[in-house]
Amino acid sequence: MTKSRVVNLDELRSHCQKCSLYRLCMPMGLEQGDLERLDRIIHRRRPVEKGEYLYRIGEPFQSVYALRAGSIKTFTINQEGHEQIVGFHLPGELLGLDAIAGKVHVTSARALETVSVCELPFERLEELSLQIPGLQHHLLSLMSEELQHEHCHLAVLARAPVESRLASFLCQLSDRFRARGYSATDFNLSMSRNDIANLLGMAVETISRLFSQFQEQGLLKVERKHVQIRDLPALQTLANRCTTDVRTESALNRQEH
Amino acid sequence: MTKSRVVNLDELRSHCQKCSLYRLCMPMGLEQGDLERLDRIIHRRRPVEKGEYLYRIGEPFQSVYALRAGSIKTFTINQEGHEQIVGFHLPGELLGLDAIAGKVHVTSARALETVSVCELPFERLEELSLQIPGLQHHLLSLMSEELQHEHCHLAVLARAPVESRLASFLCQLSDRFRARGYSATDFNLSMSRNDIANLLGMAVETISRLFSQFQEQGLLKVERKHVQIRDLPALQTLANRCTTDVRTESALNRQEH
DNA sequence: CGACATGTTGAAGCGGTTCAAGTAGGGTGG
DNA sequence: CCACCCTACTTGAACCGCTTCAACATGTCG
Repeated sequence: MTKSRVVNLDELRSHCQKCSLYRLCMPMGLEQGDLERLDRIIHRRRPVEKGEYLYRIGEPFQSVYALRAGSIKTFTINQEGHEQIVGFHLPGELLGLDAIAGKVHVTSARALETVSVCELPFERLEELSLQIPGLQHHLLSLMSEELQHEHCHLAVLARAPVESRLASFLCQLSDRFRARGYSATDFNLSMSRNDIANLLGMAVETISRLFSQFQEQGLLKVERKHVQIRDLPALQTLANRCTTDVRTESALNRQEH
Repeated sequence: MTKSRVVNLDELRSHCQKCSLYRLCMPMGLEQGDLERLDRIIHRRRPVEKGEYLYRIGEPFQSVYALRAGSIKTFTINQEGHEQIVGFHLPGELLGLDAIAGKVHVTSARALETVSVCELPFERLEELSLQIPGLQHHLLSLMSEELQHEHCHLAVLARAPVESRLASFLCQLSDRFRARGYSATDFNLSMSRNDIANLLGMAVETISRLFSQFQEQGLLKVERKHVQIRDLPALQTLANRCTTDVRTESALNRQEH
């Protein structure tokens, strides 16, 4: 049957050794044996459909998830029930690390489009990290990178005017796409205007207006979900990012190996 | 000489086994031997005076620091040179973890008052973490907690009106003081109004007005640096924090051992 | 095709900043 | 010890950036 053939193909592609993302999501310089041990603890789950949850706030924390394809938003919920997006996630990123401390998920993760993920049971990952020094360091590095990134996001929310916020968001996306080998100036937004507005702490209408404005200024070409950056340097200047905004820098370095 | 006697007293108190903060900054359930090994890699540095830097953006990352006494602010700097505070730190907290990924400090840490710290050379800490399972888990937990906390801060900056921001800040301080055995309703602010405003993404004038307003409403008594919370529940309601704002919860749990 | 979510654009309103002026501490030097 | 200065803080009034409200356009999915 077609179905099983598809699954088999997936299986083939899915092993860490063959995975085109292993540079992003897993440590460089692991020996073949280590990579196999890592590979063995990983569950490849069925794809998660758009709108479905990978995990929800309050659920017991069992695993972290490596995103293989698609994109995901993670968000918290305040006492009034308002959803606050804390990040969008692209292939090669590890999700759920913020739940280690409390053993309970503190954010929900929802698919923005159909995604495939690798599930890494955290206890086994921790055990493995004791045996593979590079792995422990990699986990710590990933969390450290996330912290850095949140600092920058925080700086944007605290001070930046709306133009800078959106510019900053677009530049960052651009960087992240480039780091993954995609075009840095031509991409599709998998998230809604509403989600962007939410992440950046502004009203949807403002996002809409800014897209129009940026287009008039010749910075972008926007058509629905599709964005083409026409003047990246100008956009970067507008962004006025914090000097160390480099979620992607280390990813880029990693790719150069 | 008096001086050397003081130093000796400090020495006595400073070992992890005797340190009143070890529950906050270090993992529970370490065996005596493990604790001693940990203790051996720690440098107790001379006190850092108010206004001095513990580390600065761009400096090579060598160590993380456990705060023993006093308080510290950490901040990033954007391209325009504007300082954005990302957090205030109290005794028992570990600083510098956000520099692991890039091997360079991405925030600066500046003393708000005279502080004493333990310096933990990170490479040695990592080695030790491979040998002491509880330590690896503890490091991951600490970073995870930090991530959680930043999510909540982010949610505050993205949406909350100014009253909620300040209320949220005060409630959080209150929690953290309680977790350390201090009064949850009666404390001194070691940071300036300016710093609070900066952290919360608002103008100093607004902070000032809110303190007056809260006082009129009978929520607080404020006199310069000293704050007395008179109606904590009301303040908590105002805060409308994200449902999982629990930097201190795990600390509290840890203390119950 | 209709119904509903998503996105766009315009106009009014307001929350919070900015500007301005004044007060109060805390430290320094005479 | 007091006069001085400088920084931190407070309070008032004007302004403005962004939100909110409203109406409409466009896609999308059953």
